[in-house]
Amino acid sequence: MKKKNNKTFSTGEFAKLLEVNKDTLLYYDKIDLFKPAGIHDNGYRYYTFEQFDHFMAIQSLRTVELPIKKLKSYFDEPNASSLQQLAMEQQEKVAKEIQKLQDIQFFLDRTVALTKEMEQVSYGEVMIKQLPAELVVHSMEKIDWSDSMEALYEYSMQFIKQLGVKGLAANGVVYEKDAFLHKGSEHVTRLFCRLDGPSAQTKPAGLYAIIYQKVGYEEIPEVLHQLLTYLQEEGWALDGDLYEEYLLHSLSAKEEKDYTTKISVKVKPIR
Amino acid sequence: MKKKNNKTFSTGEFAKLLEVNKDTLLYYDKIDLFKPAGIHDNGYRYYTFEQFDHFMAIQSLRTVELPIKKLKSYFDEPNASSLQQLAMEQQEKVAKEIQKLQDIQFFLDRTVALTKEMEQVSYGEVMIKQLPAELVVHSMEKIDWSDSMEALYEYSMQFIKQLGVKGLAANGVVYEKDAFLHKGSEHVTRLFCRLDGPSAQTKPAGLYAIIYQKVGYEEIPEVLHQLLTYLQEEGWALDGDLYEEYLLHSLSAKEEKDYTTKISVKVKPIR
DNA sequence: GACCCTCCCCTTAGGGGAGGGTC
DNA sequence: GACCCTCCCCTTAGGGGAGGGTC
Repeated sequence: MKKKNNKTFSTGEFAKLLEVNKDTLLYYDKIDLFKPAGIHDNGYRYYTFEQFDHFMAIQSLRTVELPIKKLKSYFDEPNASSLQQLAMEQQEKVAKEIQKLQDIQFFLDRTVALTKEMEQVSYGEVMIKQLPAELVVHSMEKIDWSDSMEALYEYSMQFIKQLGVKGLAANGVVYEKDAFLHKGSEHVTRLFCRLDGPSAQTKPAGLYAIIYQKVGYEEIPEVLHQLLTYLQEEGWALDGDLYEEYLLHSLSAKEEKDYTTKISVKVKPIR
Repeated sequence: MKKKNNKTFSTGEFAKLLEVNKDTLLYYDKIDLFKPAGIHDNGYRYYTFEQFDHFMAIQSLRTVELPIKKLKSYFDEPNASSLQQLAMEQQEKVAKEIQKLQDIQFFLDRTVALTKEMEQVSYGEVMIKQLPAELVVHSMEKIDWSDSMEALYEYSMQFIKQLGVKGLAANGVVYEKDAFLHKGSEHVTRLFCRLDGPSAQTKPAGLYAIIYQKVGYEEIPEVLHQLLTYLQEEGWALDGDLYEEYLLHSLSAKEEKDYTTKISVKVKPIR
């Protein structure tokens, strides 16, 4: 590529050549990032061909989302090794950003899946269904229902925050099977979330009894009771922990009574 | 999870429970996104447990980078199908954003690789080296050197812009072998960029003669000449097109004379 | 002394006028 | 009439004081 040419450009002309908005040139002038080659007596700026490459360099690094302040100090003394450092720092930032967006995408995917699931639900009806295995994360500590409200809320905040964005969509509580059969619904529960990850465990594939219902939290025990009665009558025994999952509760409804709750438990026929 | 409790929280207390900055609550109040349950006679805001879920819902959707304006209209009437639509729109945006960041990452990776390459270079020395195959994109039209400067600049702008972010790092011009041998360096050149993509072609693996030099554009022909003389003297013949690559030119140096140019061409011994 | 309140200013990277002169 | 100039206001989502009242 050749150079040398004494043609000068007005702000508008140069902006057109560079395919940028004129305002960008004015702004870069103002903040001293990229100034015109000179100013005519009438106050008009002029730019030259020699400035083309420099502007392109600035634009390249802007495209890569380097902040203007960094560019200003970098272009005081541009060289390969500073550039390398700049690029490596940016690599890290971008990598983190991509990770964050992928977690967001996970949440969005799940949200869409759950809203689709909710579209096809018959509320209040027990279904027996084959479900695939799934990964779930359980909270470490059991929930102590005698704790104060504040402590309970804080505990669930803690659990969800630690899972990050991905944990926001599908979570609820698990009742451990044995404890549940012996002591009733109030005891030995943990929080859980449908999620992969280092601490995840497998919820096995198999036949599950499932019921969906729109009720406030107070009435969930009745739904549990309905499910258990049905299972007894139809000759099914519990074969695993009981999952009480809150489907986009406050995300998809204003009032508690409209929250959709899904209860599911692995079952086997009593023979 | 249970509810019902008449405890109220001051702004600071509620912020602590939610693990957010107090300013956020003040701001959400001001913009009518999330308001306190009430205000005491002394002007102090108070919040209640019942508001916890709603705030968490807002926070979840904020985490997912939905803009506040969308949340305001969504929470006027939250329901599964609007939520689904919101989520699907956001999925698209996020997917695009991820794609963009991956392109940026490509540029950054290449920038780091090139700066590393530049660290180890001996300028002005011809090397014969085995190189792996690589994908390159050539410009469609040949460069017409009789065009005006403006047209030439615009043409290269066009080529690079069309490649997107990824095209910003490694590009230059190719001289087609046959035309080069017959007509000299000024003719039948195209722009090229090291890049995969739909229109990419393979630059074959093999033995290449390579020379790096820091010179202004005007002096590049001399470097070419130096390379060709060397090849003649040492008994090598050209075996492919000649690549003149501009290594981070205006990105890594202020003055044209400090730009690093790399010339490489596939060669074979004359036997 | 710790906490709450209401202004008010600040941040990024430009985009979009208004009002007035210049080619 | 098209183009250039210099103010000046606007956008997002809060963060950070200052100055003054309240528990």
